[in-house]
Amino acid sequence: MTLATRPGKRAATRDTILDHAYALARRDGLEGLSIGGLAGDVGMSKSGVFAHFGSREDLQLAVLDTGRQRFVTRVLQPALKQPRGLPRLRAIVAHWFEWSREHQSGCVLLSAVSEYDGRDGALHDGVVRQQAGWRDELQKAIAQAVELGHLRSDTDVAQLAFEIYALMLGLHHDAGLFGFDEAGQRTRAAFERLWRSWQT
Amino acid sequence: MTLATRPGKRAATRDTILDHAYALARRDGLEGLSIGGLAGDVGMSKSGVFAHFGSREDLQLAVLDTGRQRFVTRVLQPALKQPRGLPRLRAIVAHWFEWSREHQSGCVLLSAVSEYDGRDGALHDGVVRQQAGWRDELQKAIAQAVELGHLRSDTDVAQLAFEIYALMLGLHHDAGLFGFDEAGQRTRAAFERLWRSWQT
DNA sequence: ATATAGAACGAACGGTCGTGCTATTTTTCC
DNA sequence: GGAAAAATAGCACGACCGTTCGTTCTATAT
Repeated sequence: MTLATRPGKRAATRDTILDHAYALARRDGLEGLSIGGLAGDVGMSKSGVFAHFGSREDLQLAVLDTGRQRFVTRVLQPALKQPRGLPRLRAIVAHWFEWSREHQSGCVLLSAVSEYDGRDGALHDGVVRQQAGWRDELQKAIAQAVELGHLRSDTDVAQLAFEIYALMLGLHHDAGLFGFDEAGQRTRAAFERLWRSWQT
Repeated sequence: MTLATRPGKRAATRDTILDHAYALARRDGLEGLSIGGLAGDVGMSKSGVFAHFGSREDLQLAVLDTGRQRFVTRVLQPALKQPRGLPRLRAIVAHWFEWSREHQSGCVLLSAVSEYDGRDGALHDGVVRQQAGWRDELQKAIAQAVELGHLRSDTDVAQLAFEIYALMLGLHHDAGLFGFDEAGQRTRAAFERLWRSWQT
């Protein structure tokens, strides 16, 4: 029995396509993703690739969700194994840091923000929903650290989440332009100051 | 005699084209900029627009430089009228803040960073040079504030520049996705904490 | 052995892309 | 006012775009 028709083949091929698409979108963004180029990369025909998604927009949405899944798997899930509170929050930042190192040459999630933040449509909505969801997770972890007394009781949860996110944006920005090492050092130093000023 | 027929017409038309191109690039990025679409927006023929630049890449570079000029005019130059040191540094941030408010629906300079940070070529080089130049200006203003005793003498200049930039990235990010008002408040609060911890 | 369904292919569609080349119009200079 | 020069338009090109359609191939079910 060949692989060509066994059950699950469709999903497996789709995953393969999305794997290549994710890699291409890291370089060229979701707007730079073309079905012909993707098909060439995968080694399939344009129409073969197209049939898995039905439209370019649905492909882009699928790639965006692939990015979300990978981020959750690589950053959030491992941190959830740490005890609630500051340990978990610091684990989130640490894994996020690693994610950023691996994605210094391009992150689909972040480039999608700058591609779609000023537009309408399904991709804009998907990006906003995804970013809001991640901000919620971050705030949840911060709130637990406050409740457990790891952070000052007057901590502004949304404010701290904003500042953490800003530092990670700074890391990504500088790493992409000037190299990861120096950017990483600056980000670490900034986080130390940040923890010190909110910790109990 | 209209402006359209005296010598310098070429430069004037070029400026008009760049004005439209800058507006289009704010929405679609430099990669989303097309000569045909731009020509339609300006009310010229494709070839007429094309003749002013010679290639799409040169057009993109010209738009990028238009963005740089406008940023310098709107943010750096007015701040240079303030006295050296903390007043000038805070003026930079204040004008930058205003720039960010006006560009919440899309900033050519920032989207160019995420479009070209992982590629090779003239646009990548231009983006890096431009970002490095702005970081230098920022560090210059910080260093003066340190020399004048407005900031602690042990201030890490590059570190503070990084953190200021990160906050402005956070502002742009949140403003574009969730609205400027809340993002502006958070950014202001973060800057107050930042000044407090480095001020003498 | 035959029928059925799934998956991918290949060709073609109308459009738009960037880029040349050639007119034609407009502007400047004498 | 007429010649020279500059600026713009018009047209065509090959390439690629997303999408549609009919076909082919293969594995399973009957």
